[in-house]
Amino acid sequence: MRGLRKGTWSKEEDQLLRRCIEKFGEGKWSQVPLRAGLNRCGKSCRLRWLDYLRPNIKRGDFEPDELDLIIRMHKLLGNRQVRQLICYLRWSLIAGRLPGRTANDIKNYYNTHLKKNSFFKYHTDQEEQVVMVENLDNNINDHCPRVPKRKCQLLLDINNVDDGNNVNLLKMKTKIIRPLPRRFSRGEWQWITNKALPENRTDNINSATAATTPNMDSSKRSTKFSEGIDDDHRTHYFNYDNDQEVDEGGNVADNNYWNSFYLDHNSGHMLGEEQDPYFIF
DNA sequence: AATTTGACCAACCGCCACATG
DNA sequence: TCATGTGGCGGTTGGTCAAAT
Repeated sequence: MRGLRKGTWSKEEDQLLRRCIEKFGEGKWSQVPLRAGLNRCGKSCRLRWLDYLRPNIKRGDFEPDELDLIIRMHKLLGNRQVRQLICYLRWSLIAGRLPGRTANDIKNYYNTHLKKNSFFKYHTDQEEQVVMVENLDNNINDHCPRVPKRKCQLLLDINNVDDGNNVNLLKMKTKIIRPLPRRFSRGEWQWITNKALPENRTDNINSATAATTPNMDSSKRSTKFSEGIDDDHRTHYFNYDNDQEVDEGGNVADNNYWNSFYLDHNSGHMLGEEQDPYFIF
């Protein structure tokens, strides 16, 4: 369409968009420009809101735990056989595990810092649950003065936990990350695993799990699923320090059930005594 | 001081899946 | 069943700015 504004958003435009969303809520993006009085396309408004203006968006450098999760999940998703058929990396899936981070932010960070041709090379050690960070430039501080700010910061973080024995192969301390449970549709499950779901499973999460998950109070089960199955619901996450699920206020949730699950980083499956193929990642 | 280089990241683009009529 | 609209996603582009020359 002609005459629509493109490029960087002004403060005035941000304000108009913010007011519009506050008044009408998210969605119906094609109507947003008219409602907000913006000379932008709806798609542009949606992107601006979701990636920048939305409340609780976390900006700035990534924490070591966040980096760890990005690397692990990218490795996991990038190795899928089906990816050879269609190039499809799920940044949004990774973003769903990092409260406040957007898929675009993670994608940008990965493309500039973590790609193969980047400054560091990463290996994951399954047994020790650590990420090995290999410095590809032995003396980067001596003869590579133009190290960007972000990379300097990353190098500094890594050196802080280095045991000092090996300057080129460092271990970045990390903790086992327990991600949110996630529901996959029948089609998505088959896409990822290349295995058909048993016929007695349905796509209705409550009925399906009620039928197959033993030893769990039904009311508790229902609550957990309603909070955990949707990528857009990020109100619960795990406190890595003590492996307890906490809400946004830091209150410890009843997680007796989910504590019995953990992620197998090799297979991508949620494992536990009550293993359920619906819950991977 | 002026110019060049390169990192960063906001924003756009094109494609796809799904919903609706 | 098909056409159209809408939203969501990954890949890419281009503007900005700091550092190097």
